[in-house]
Amino acid sequence: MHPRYALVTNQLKKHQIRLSDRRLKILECLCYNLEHPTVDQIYVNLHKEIPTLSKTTIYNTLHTLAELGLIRIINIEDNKTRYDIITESHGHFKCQTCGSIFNFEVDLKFFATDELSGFKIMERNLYFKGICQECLLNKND
Amino acid sequence: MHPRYALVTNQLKKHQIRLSDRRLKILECLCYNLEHPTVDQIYVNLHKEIPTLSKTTIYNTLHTLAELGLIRIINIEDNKTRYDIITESHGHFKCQTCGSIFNFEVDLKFFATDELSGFKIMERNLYFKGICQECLLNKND
DNA sequence: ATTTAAAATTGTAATGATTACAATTTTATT
DNA sequence: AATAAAATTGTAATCATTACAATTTTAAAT
Ligand SMILES: [Mn+2]
Ligand SMILES: [Mn+2]
Ligand SMILES: [Zn+2]
Ligand SMILES: [Zn+2]
Repeated sequence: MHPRYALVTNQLKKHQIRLSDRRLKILECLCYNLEHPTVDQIYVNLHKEIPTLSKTTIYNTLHTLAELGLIRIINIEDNKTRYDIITESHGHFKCQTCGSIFNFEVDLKFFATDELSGFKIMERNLYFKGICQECLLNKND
Repeated sequence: MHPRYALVTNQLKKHQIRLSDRRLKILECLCYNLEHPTVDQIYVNLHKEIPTLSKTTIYNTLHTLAELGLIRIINIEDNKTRYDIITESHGHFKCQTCGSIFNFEVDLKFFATDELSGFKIMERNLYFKGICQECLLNKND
């Protein structure tokens, strides 16, 4: 069993949220698709296995998980939201050529600045955009 | 005349983009509304003065400015895009209570990490969310 | 085992920001 | 004045997300 799966299901139990079939499948999808899937990508992924799955259920489940801080919402794109099972501090790089979103290590947990003294910081996101290594190499051929 | 207005109009001239009435008014709006306005907010702001202004024109103008790197696109929210006339490196804090978006100083220009070596970084954004000082004070009364 | 109420899921319709696009107007050039 | 290119407008289309009522599933109570 995936370690994050265990972690999240424990938290759900603790908050008395049922470990329904749908929720567990959506969670599994997030654990094994680390490419920051959209709702639609999750839907397509699960559709073969669960043809009756509704997109509304995916939205509901993701909202539930996000409210408990068990997943992270990624607004690096303007049109659609992406979801990340990794909640520990890290940065994101979006390639504007191939669309991939890469993780990179960066610890923002203790970032502080005078200008925000007196503010309660609850979420920190670092987003980069550009062209990934592979796409740069493909350009010169 | 606002210094950023001068700067941007010069750049537009340089790129042979006409300094039309609409474009200049939208630009002026961005210079004096530093609250990271949405398309709708710009529209409402200018509607009294220019009742015939079309939202499409606002979208077109903002796209033009963004393509030239003269304004910055802010995707801190999931549903709507915000625009920022300040293109120099700085971070954003969104208050989840009052909705305001604050700037804070942070220089990401020279941020580097091994994981992104070989990547071409073209945009860097640091977004925080939480509760602003004023909203925190209002809570305890 | 039945009954019952709460929770979860589904499907459809509504919302709302953004885009596409054709028609019209404005601007610069000849 | 004629012409072509650029800019603007308004409407319709797109598409992700949300609202919501109907249905199904689950857990607890009898
Ligand atoms: Mn990530
Ligand atoms: Mn700003
Ligand atoms: Zn790429
Ligand atoms: Zn506030």
